[in-house]
Amino acid sequence: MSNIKHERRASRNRWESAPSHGLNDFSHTLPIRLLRARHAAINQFQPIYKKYDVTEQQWRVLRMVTSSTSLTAGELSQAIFISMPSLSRIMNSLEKRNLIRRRADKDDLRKTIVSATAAGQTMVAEAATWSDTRYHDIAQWFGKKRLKELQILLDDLVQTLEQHQ
Amino acid sequence: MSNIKHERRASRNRWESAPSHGLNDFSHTLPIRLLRARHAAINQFQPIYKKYDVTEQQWRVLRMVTSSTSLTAGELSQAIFISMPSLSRIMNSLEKRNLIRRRADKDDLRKTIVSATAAGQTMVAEAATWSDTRYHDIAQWFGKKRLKELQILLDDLVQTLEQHQ
DNA sequence: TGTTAATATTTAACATGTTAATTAAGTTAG
DNA sequence: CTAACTTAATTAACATGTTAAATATTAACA
Repeated sequence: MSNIKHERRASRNRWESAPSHGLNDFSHTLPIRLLRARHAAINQFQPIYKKYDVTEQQWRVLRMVTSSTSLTAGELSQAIFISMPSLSRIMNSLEKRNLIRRRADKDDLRKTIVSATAAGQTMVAEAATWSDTRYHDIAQWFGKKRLKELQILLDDLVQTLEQHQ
Repeated sequence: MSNIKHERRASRNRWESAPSHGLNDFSHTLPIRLLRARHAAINQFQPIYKKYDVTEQQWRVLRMVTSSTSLTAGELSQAIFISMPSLSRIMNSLEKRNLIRRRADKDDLRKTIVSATAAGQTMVAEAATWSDTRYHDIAQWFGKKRLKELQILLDDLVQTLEQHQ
């Protein structure tokens, strides 16, 4: 009862029941795990980003815009999870490169309708095959069933956390 | 054979077998799902960030530094998955606020050893109880078993993707 | 020993994330 | 009709993410 010193960390097993990875347990919280996983996933597509000189976010915009016929900036923002301020800047740069185009919605001039130019569509179409192959590879490596499982867990987690305020 | 027009999207079911969420399938790729999940998770701890006027990243640094006795900047960077350039700036700001301290490693002057000041330790200790409770809540809401499952899938995904280049 | 290569951190430049303020257009109530 | 409220997008300010270059120190080795 005397050699307790100052016990700094009040609790172990926060997210997991054992450290088991060598490093301190805090380095394996769920947010950090999600961050790592996202990095690893995105990393698989780096060749595309480099080839077309775009960022991952710019690519997300291009993919979404080319796979939809008509989309407002707000809808785009929600779909690909990029905030309106960021999206605004990204659209500026993509518009300068003539990959997308913006025009006002005739029924509601507050809304901006975003579309891909022919150049933008060509670029994405070119990469589509390679990208699809890689997506397929990942599913194979990891297992389609487990990937599906992971997707469901992620969606459920979001739903759970959003329900609780 | 004549009304095919230009079939833009070469493939459906990339990550999942059915859209099933209303939006276009591209809005539910794994990277976007991971991003959403991370946001939702972090969002649960916003009260702490606001209370202490720190960003999520600054908090990660503080948590990690206070839960370790001795840590170099590089180790810290790897543990909490913040790049050295970002960490460098974050440490500047935390040092100015007298929450952490940096000193050179006597055995290798290239290395910087990071530690928490008394003020930094007090701040984290204050929040620890609240934080731990919230962590526990999340595990309860989502289910401890499923959370564990999710963690394992995430770790395995990272491992799988890192193995394949 | 002295020159070269490798390592740890920082700095620079630019893109994005985030919050708050601004602008413009639509909606509603008096 | 118009003043007050709401919504969509942009802008501003500052923090972080990312890549490449710079700096300082250590390791390797001829």
